[in-house]
Amino acid sequence: MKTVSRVINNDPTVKPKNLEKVQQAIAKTGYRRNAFARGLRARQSLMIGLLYEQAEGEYPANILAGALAACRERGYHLMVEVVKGDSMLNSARDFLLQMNFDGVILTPPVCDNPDVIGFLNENDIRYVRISPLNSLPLGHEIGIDDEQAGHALVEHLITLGHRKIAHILGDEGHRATIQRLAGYRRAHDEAGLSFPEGYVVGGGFSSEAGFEGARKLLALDDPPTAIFASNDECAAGVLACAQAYGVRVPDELSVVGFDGSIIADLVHPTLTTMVQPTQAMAAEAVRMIVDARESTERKTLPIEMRVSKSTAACRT
Amino acid sequence: MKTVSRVINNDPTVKPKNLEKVQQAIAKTGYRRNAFARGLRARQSLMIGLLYEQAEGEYPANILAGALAACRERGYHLMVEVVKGDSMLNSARDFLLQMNFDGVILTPPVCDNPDVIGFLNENDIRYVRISPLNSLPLGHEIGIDDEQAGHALVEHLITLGHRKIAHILGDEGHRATIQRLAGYRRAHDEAGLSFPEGYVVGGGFSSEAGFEGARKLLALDDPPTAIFASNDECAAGVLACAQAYGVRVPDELSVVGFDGSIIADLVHPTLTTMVQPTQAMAAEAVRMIVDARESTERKTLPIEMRVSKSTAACRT
DNA sequence: CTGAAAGCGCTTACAG
DNA sequence: CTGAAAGCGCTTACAG
Repeated sequence: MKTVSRVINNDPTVKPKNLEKVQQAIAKTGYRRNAFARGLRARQSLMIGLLYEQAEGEYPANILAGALAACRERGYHLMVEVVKGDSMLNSARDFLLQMNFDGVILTPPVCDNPDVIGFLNENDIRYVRISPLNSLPLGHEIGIDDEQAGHALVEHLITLGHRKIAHILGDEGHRATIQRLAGYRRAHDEAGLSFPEGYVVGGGFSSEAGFEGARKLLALDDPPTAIFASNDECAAGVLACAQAYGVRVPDELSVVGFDGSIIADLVHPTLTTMVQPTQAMAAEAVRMIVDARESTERKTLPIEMRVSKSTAACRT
Repeated sequence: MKTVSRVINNDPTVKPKNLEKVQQAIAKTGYRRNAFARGLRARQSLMIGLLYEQAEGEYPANILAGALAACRERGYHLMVEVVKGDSMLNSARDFLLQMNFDGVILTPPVCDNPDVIGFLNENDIRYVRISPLNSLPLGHEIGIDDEQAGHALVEHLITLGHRKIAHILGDEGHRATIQRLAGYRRAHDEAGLSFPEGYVVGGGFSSEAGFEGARKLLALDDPPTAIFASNDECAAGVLACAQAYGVRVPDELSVVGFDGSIIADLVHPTLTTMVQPTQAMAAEAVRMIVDARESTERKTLPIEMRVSKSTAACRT
C-alpha cells in the first residue's frame, strides 16, 4: 500500500479510514521517512544551509540558536558550514552543490562576498543576507536600523543632561559603524548641540579599542561626561580604562554599549546597551526561505534599548 | 563511462590516463557528487549530527567551531539539532532516524540522558559524549580532568602565599562541581592546610551565584584572601561584589575562574583561569566518529592554566 | 480515491 | 582495469 507517502505528505485525498490505519502503523513501527531518499527525488530538501566565516562567539551562536528554533517549528533541518580562505566561493561551492538546500543563510562577512552572491544567483539558490553592508537588487535581506539605534542611545544620554558626549567608532568600513555615527550626529543636531572633532575617535569592535579610545578621550583638556562605545566589548574596555584611571562610572562618566550581549551584564557596572534581536533575525531568515513569496524581500527588525547602571544623570 | 564514481572515491584501480581525463572533466564542468544520492545508496552518509539542549552561549559555539573545523578537514558535513522538552528522546528520534548519520556528538546535558543513549545503542548509531557526568560501559567519551584542574588552581594560590582560600561551588549534581571540589580539598591536604566549613559555599555557574557567594565569604569574621570561583561567570560576579564592597582585587583578594572564556579577558582585572579545550574536544569527537577503531574509547584532554591579573601574592 | 511504474543520482556487487 | 545492471527509499506523474 503505497498510500503511505500520501499520508506523510498530508495529501487530503486519502480516505479517513485508511489514513488512520496508516498513521497507526507508523506510530507502531516507529517509521521515519528517509531524508536522503526524499531529498534525492523531491524538489524540496527540507534543509537550510547556514554559512559562517567564523563560528566562535556569541553572535554566531545566537544566529544558530534562532535558526534552529525556527527550523524545528517547520520540520526543517539545518546544516552549518564554515567558508573561508582567499576564495570564499571555492569553499562554499562544494557545500552548495552537494546538498540542494531550499535556501541558505549568509552571515557577515559572507553575505558581502560578491562571488558567493553571484554564484547563488546563477544557480538559482535562494538566500537571505543578514546585516549586509549594502543592499542589493536581488535576494532577501534582514537587518536593523543602526542609525536610529545610535540616535536613540545618544538621545538617552542627552535626556540625562549630558552635553559632552563622545563616540568610539566601530571597525572601519562596516555599515554599522557609519550608520551609528550618523545617528550620533543627528541626535546632536536635533538637540542643537555640537561636539569637538576630538570627541569622535577611531576604534573598533574590541575591548582593546575601547580601552585605547577611552584613554584618548579622558586625556582631553575638556573630557566628555559620556561615551557611546561601538559595542559592548568596546564599552567593557572603556570601563576598564575608567577604572584604571580612577574615573567613577556612572558618577563621573556614563557609558553606553551596543548589542545587548552577555558581557553587558557581567561587567561592573552593568551596561546600558542597545539589544540586537540576533536570534529573531535568524528566525526571520528561516521564515523567508520557507515561506518566501517574493524573490526579494527586505526586513528591518525593531531594536530595544536596555537601560542599566552605566548611565546616570550628568553631575557637572 | 561510469568510472567516474571510482575516481571520486579514490579507487586505486583506475588507469592513470583515464583518471586524469575524468579529473579534468570534473574540474571543467564543476561537477559535485549529489550528497543525497550518495547518502541513500552508500553505507556512509559523510554526515555527523550535533545535539544540543541549548545552542546559545560561548560553550556551544566553541563546540560547533571545533566540530566544523574537524569536519571540514575530512570532507564531512555537520547537521545541528536542538533536542529538548520533557522527552529528549522523542525530540531526537526524528532527527536520528531520518538521517543516517555516521555518528552523533552529544553535548551536556544530552549526553547524560539515558533514553537517548539507550536508543543510540539499540539502533547501533555511533556516538561521542562530551564531558559526561558519569562514564558508561559503551560509547565514546571525551572530557577533562576537573579534579586535577581544581587542584592546580588552588596550588597556584597556595604558591602565592595564600592560606585562606575559599571555594564557590558550581551547579549541584554536576560532575565538574564535585571533582573541582575534590581538587580543592587535595591541594589543601597536600599543603597541610585546613579550611573552615564556611569557606565552601553553594553557588552555581552564574555571575549572580558568584556575587552572592562572595557576599557571604567577605562577611565572615575571618574572610578568605583568595576565592576559587566555579567558573569565569561566577568569578565575574565575585569581582563585581568585591568592587561593590570596596575590596580591591588582587591587592586584598585574589580570584580565579574556570573555563578560559572570553569574559575572563573582559572583566577588570582580567581573570586567572583554567582554559578548557572546548574546540579541541569537539574536534576529537569528530575524529573518533570518523576514524573509530574501537567501539568504546575514552579520552581526557589536557588543560592549561592562564595566569592573569586577578591573582597576586598574599599580603597579609 | 488508490495502485503500479518510472526515476532521482549515486554505489555496490558482478561480469567481462 | 572497466562496463552494464540492480537497487538504495522515496516522490511524481499517470492509470485505473
